[in-house]
Amino acid sequence: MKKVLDRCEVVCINHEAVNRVREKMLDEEVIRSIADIFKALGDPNRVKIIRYLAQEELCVCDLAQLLGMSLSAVSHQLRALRSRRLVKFRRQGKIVYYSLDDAHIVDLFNQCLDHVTHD
Amino acid sequence: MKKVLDRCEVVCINHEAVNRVREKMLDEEVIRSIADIFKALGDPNRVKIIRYLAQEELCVCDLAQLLGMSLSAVSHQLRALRSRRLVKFRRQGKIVYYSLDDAHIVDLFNQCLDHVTHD
DNA sequence: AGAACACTTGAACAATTGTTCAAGTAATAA
DNA sequence: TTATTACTTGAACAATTGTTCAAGTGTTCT
Repeated sequence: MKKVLDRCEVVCINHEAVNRVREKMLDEEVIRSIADIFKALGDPNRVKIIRYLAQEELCVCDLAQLLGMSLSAVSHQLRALRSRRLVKFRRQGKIVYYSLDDAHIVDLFNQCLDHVTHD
Repeated sequence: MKKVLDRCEVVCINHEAVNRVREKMLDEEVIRSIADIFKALGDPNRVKIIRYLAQEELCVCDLAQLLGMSLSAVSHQLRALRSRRLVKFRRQGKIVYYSLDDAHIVDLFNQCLDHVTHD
């Protein structure tokens, strides 16, 4: 009878490396925040919204026209961006104008753009 | 009897603004690539993988240990990162070592980190 | 006050994603 | 050659996401 179990958990791990990199790991909450920002930007329609709003503020109706989406769908996407503090809005009469809440997002966007259009 | 329909499609749109921003929109494919990169980074486990690999190359087993995930789950996530060319691997005997494929990703990561830990 | 406009919201539903499980592959060891 | 190790892969399944639809705000106009 041979020993069974306790295989991979013990055998192949490089403990020094594991302990080394573990020390520099960020807090769980920071990791979640980072993933959350990236996730918010991880949809073509939201990428377009960011790109449009990077140029100038626009109302929901204009965005819907530009994106070829329903008002409702755009509003839902804006809500996602709003809750992550990526966009903000101001109301002027009946019209709601959205704009970027944070200039840093444009930097993040542009850096990704550089990467994609491989420099 | 009043006119019905053709409401929002015609009424509230600011045509000048729409045309202005539309001119500077990127190609559909570029948009998709950008969204795809962000989406790949939009998961806490993959964010951690990037963070770990930014320090040094690691085998799948070490990553599984660090993440508290099964080998299979880690392998699937690495596949997602691999297909986007965010990580690469080399095989040494039975062990497969993963590392970052592109230093730019670390810049993107760090910029997002700066944003999250609000500068 | 009532009607119209420019949205917002919640529920429902399809599509996508992440994990597990079982089976498969490539390399080394016995 | 067979067994073992270190993964990889495909199918299945639950959880999450994005859209639509219907109903609801808040503001202006009449």
